Amino acid sequence: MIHKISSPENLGQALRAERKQKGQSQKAVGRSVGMEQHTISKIEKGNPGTELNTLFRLLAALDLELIIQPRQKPSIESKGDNW
Amino acid sequence: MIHKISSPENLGQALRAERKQKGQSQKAVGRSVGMEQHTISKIEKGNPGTELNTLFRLLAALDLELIIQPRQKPSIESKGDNW
DNA sequence: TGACAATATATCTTATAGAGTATATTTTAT
DNA sequence: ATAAAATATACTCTATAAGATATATTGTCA
Repeated sequence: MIHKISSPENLGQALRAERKQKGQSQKAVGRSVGMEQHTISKIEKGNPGTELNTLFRLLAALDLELIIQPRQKPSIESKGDNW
Repeated sequence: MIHKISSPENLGQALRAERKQKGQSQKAVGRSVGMEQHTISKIEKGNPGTELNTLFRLLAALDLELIIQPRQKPSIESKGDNW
């Protein structure tokens, strides 16, 4: 799954979804990168103060990659070409 | 340009590249989202302690979007299909 | 429904972020 | 070379992250 992220809440949701998809617990994920369970809990709950190094550790644990790119202009119509 | 990010340093480089491409100064970018120039400097230098909310503000200022996805397995050969 | 696993929350501690302000250093023009 | 602009660094302050540990709450299943 690919997730477009625009806020910490959003990010938390995506991370949780990916973790669940892998069938892992917060504790198990944390163990793999030396992170406390409660830290992962906070991140998934959308903690805006989460630090980048912590985020990258979690991404590594979940085997996810992060991409940055210019914001896509939304197409006017939801489906198909825009007339 | 699309940037694959795997560390705070990496992220800083990408953000700086995008900012420069837009021909803006740290001060100007900061002004648009109420951020101090020195904060942007630190982020671009790869500060691992940068907080998520700060990152998202900067992304907004630069009109960038963040994407998270399962890590792509690297192709064995650098060019073309893998035999 | 009871037991166990998973997640959320709390407290204490140490470390550091970011605002605000100032200044030093570097880069870019001319 | 020098002035101006841009970026880096420094300091104080307040706030909060994350580790460590404990416990409360919620979820799952036999």
